Amino acid sequence: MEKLRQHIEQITPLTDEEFTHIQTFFAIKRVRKNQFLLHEGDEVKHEFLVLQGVYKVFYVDNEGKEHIVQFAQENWWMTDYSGYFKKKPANMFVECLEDGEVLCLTLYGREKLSADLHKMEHFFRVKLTNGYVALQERIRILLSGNPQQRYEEFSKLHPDLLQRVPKKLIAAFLGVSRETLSRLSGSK
Amino acid sequence: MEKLRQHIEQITPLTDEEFTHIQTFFAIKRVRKNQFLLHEGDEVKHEFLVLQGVYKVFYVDNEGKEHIVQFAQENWWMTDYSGYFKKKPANMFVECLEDGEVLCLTLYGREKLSADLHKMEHFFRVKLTNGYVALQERIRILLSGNPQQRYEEFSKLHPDLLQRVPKKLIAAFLGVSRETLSRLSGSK
DNA sequence: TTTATGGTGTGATTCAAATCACATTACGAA
DNA sequence: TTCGTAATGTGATTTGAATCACACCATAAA
Repeated sequence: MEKLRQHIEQITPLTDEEFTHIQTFFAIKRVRKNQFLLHEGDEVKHEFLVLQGVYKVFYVDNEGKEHIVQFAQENWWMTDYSGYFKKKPANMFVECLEDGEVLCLTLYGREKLSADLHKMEHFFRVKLTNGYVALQERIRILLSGNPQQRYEEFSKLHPDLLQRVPKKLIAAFLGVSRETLSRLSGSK
Repeated sequence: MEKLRQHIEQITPLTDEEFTHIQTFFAIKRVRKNQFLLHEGDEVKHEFLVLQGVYKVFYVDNEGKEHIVQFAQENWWMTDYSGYFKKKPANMFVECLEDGEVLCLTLYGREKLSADLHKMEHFFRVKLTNGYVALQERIRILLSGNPQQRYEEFSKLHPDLLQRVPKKLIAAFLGVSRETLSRLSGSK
């Protein structure tokens, strides 16, 4: 839980009492490679804060193709946010790619924390702000970039993920076929 | 300004004193068709809340093609959020497509309001939450949808915009060529 | 060690959508 | 009204990336 405190205090300082209170809303969970934290159709009970490991958030389209909406690693938050916030069944899967652990937070917990502590509402707002900007950036790349540019942007932004996850998953994240991606990275 | 109050009170009730305070951070601005609220390279001074009219937020790629990141109409917020939040020069343009008016809010104002009033921090968090989910949804469509599906999703989500903005702009929003879109809507 | 399974490169072929090139229509300004 | 400009439809052609099909190489399990 010390990691949680550090994570929050990057945004806002906390007193010991505050943190003690906050803590009670988080449950720790060990996860192993290939384990699913969420299945399509499930109720989306939690949002996850990654303490360790790598994960993918993805869905399967009607042709059976897998598309990755988000990767997550240490200190990233993840879930099927549409399902989580709207209390609808998941359209997505969350799967572990590398053994690790996560903290689980319910929507109730999130809202309660935000209501109880202005600081926490601030924390979540800042996180969302950053997330929003990142998504808008991603849309930009999807709209105008050819596979080459997409790959370069990704490499620049997440050189670490490039090492940690197989290329075929990166392809599924970039919206490019495995083969095309393979030919690209060669030409670089 | 009454519209602003209603807009905020859809999320959280306000006392008169609170609203009086809030109000001081917003400046109203009339805008005419073809007028730019933001140019690429500008400092991104404001975020805008649309009171009336339609607007597009777009950028121009290195081949000179225009890509629309966001449309906005009544009660939507818009700006180049990356530039706004990171205090970097704009990568985007904001242009008016239909006469109207907007409220302008500086980043300072936004942060001040959030710090002063827990309610306002809440308001912004809720807005960001919805925006985040919408962007994630858009990414989903961009990743898996063919032009047909993209168009259908858009029609379902924004039938009003379909009437209000020219097709070629919708094409630029969907990441599809004008011609392809034209052939599609015919086949429907 | 062998065997299987998943990741990856690379050629050949196909195909969907972009591009190019017009014609047509709608609309606002002079 | 007439002119000019923007929006739109539609054919012909090109092209970039997907798909198909395979070989090769890891790593992990038997």
